[in-house]
Amino acid sequence: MKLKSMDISATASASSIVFDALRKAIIEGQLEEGEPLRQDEIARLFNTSRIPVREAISRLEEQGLVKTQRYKGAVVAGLSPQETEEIFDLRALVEPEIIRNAVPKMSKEDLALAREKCAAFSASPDPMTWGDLNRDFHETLYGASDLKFFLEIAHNAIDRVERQIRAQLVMSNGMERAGREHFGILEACENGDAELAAKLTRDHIQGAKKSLLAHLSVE
Amino acid sequence: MKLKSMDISATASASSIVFDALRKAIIEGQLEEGEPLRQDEIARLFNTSRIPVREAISRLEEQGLVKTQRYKGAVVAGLSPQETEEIFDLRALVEPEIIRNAVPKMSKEDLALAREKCAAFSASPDPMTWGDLNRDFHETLYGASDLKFFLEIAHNAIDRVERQIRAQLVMSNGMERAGREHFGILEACENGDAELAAKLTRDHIQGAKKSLLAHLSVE
DNA sequence: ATAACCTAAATTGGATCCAATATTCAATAT
DNA sequence: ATATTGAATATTGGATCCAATTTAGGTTAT
Repeated sequence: MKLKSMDISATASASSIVFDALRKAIIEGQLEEGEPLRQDEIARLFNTSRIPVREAISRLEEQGLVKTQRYKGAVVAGLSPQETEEIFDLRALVEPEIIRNAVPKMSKEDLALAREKCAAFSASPDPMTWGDLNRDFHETLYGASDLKFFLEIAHNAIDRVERQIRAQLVMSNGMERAGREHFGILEACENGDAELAAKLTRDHIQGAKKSLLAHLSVE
Repeated sequence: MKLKSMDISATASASSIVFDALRKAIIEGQLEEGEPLRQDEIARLFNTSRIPVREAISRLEEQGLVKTQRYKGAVVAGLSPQETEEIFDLRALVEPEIIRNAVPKMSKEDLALAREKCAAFSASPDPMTWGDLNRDFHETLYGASDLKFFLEIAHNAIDRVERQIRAQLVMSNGMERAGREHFGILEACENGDAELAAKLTRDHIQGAKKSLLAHLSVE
């Protein structure tokens, strides 16, 4: 029997659709920090009842993307400069390990794809797309790694500071420097130099942290 | 006005009570890996409806403690030896940083408490309590750190392998060695030697990983 | 006997309803 | 005018009900 098959049991539940949509809206900054999430309103938007919305919010809270208070509801979580710094330190610890693990596993195709993404990032004139393209590049490199828990942690950490990363890219020379650093990391990967790739990844993250914190402190 | 006050809005919801209880039952091994979580049954046990149970399960899934399939329900998550190894590697990366950060912040009281916990662990004759006492000791040391996200990650990582840690303690000379290593870590903390405490913590975790994996592979 | 099939029970996902709490705002007292 | 009270409204937490799907048992055909 020839039939393109799919796993029907994996079809999305209402709660997972709402979860994905809210997560995206939060990390992209469409929902601002501190903004309340009204169950009723969200349920209407997705044409469901509040039940799946509540499950989605529970999961978002467990991810640290919203904070809830009993009978008061959920608001989009924000980060103090100290908390932001800590998240970046966590990234600087975990992501180099992912790259180190991934480099020896990268295929020609992986590297070609990464080069494409790297170029697309540097070439994009539209600030609205920078955040996505940046993340896209990193995920492509990380994808070859089989460290699923490390990846889980990194993804969550990035989610929590995605808004700041986007802010950092549009400010001063953030975009230019990121492009340069991405290229360096990519080159190290192409040369199979896992150590260097890891080091450059750490520098990349620490550099972003520094410039972001400097920017936060003057405001 | 003199009145001992408490934050009533922080009182526990049904869903958080169920969440805590299920989490505890899972990490302590009262619920075995692969065992299904029946919403109805759990709801009856806690004398509530299935709604809070479902929110609790959603949160547990986000924590990686259960796996759910649509219309099939949730089962307690298990770990392959590779996954177990990865979690221990993650711990070996994160927890030394926590200790390093905590050592300079430890008060005399913190250290006295840690010494108590350390002694209690080594002295306990009852294998049922070893897991709790072990965790208790580590949490006491980590508590002085203000790295909340690192702590979040570490707690979750420990949750996921808590059952294995307990198994490791009761096997061969696990308890004896853990006690010895705990004492070494504590001493480094008392001497204010953050580097050494971090190194010993890493060794402690890597050692537990090795002996655990060796044990897993012979079965 | 075994496999395909069909029905009944069990289970989960979601909708609707009610209760508990928070918020808003007008009315009142100072 | 300002602060306090209290009722009306809005919002969340939870219970109950219905729909969709899976699972278990029994029946039939081969």
